[in-house]
Amino acid sequence: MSQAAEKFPSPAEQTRAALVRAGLRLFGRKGFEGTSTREIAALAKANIGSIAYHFGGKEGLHLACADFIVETIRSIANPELAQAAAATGPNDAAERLKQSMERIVGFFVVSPDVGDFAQFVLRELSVPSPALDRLYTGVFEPTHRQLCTIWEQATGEPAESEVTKIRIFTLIGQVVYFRIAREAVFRRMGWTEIGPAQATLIASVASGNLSSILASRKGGKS
Amino acid sequence: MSQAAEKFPSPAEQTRAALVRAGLRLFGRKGFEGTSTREIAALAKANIGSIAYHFGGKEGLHLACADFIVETIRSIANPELAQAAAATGPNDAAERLKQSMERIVGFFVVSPDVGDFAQFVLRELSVPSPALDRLYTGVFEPTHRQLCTIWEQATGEPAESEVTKIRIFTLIGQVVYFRIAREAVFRRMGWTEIGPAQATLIASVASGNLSSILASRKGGKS
DNA sequence: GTCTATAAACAGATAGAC
DNA sequence: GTCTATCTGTTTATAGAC
Repeated sequence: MSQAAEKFPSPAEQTRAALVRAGLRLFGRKGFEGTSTREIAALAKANIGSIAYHFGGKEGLHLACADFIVETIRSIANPELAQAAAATGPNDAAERLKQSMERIVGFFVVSPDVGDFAQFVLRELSVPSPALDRLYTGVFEPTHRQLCTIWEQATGEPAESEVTKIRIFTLIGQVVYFRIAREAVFRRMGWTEIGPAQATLIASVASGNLSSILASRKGGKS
Repeated sequence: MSQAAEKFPSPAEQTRAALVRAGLRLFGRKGFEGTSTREIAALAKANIGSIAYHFGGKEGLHLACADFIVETIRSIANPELAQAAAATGPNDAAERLKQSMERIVGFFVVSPDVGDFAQFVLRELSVPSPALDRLYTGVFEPTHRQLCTIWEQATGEPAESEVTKIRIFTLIGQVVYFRIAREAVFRRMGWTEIGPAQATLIASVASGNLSSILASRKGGKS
């Protein structure tokens, strides 16, 4: 949209950024329809008219939030993607799978403001809107594809086969569920937050599952 | 609330039931705030005033929807709970775990109108409201507890330990994720629905994961 | 660019006829 | 019990002053 440069943000860009961050949080927590533009403007310390001015309306801001997520994740993930491209042995690949799991736990499950991203994405999944298209092609698809590729390197099973794609979904799901069912987890575990300590526990269990699944492929089957 | 008997529904009970089913669907799909009472009344072919009359207002209907889910699941699950109570050998327990997984796939993932239940529950999880309390104590907690118990029978690991509880969450998550990320699954798999054929596939992958995890406990570790 | 005032649509709740 | 009409508040979007 605007200039790519963000060296020193103009006051207008500051307003835009504040509105996006506020929208991200409120849309994620209360849904698109559950959030009023007045709330967003208040949280961003901007006036109500500014959202129509900068984004053309509530929906425009919603899309801008999705784009912000895609760009942020891209800028984080790109370096890692390059590293992952290098083909390696099965053991290295297995290790990279584990690391990916742990990163997903860190990103999706632990609470800080990155949690707003996760919440927003999950809500888009449950109420598909035009914003989901951008999230899917920008984040979901490439991530899933990459994991499928690493899986092939680790097990020899074809990356784009139906079972591999499903397998990767199960691996992601076992971890992401702790964000989704967060409230139920709190009550059942007696936790009041999911901080680093809890994340470590979750990651170790998920990692153990993954090891078991990989192990049965090496020694056991066929 | 009303008479427990439901032998032949009075016209009033029919209206109540229609409102609950409409509320269940719309609250699940569009959220509490995203759903207007006018929509609900229209879908239920009732008039707007009836929801205030029968439930005291929009929130009352929301709670009634949660209660309906709890009662329905109870009536289905109670017979199975009795069966599960009977202690058996590790192999039987492992088999029962697999069956539970498959039942969860059938319930949560496959599309028919039971899907409204799943959608409603998931939405409650992401936007906790008083209705979540009833769902948690009525459905979530007992189910998770039961699975933990079976896990102990299968592996000898204590049911109420921290890792066992987390382990069961990962097992549930890997399956439930197919409902949550349904839209992404569709696109990535090239599916247009999750019917019996797709559910079988998912269940077999999840079941395979479970087998691997159990196997590494029998032969491998410590 | 920012902010205020206002318009037009829509929300949930209610009163009262039937 | 059902249904209609209406009240009161809130929503998004916009027009125009600064």
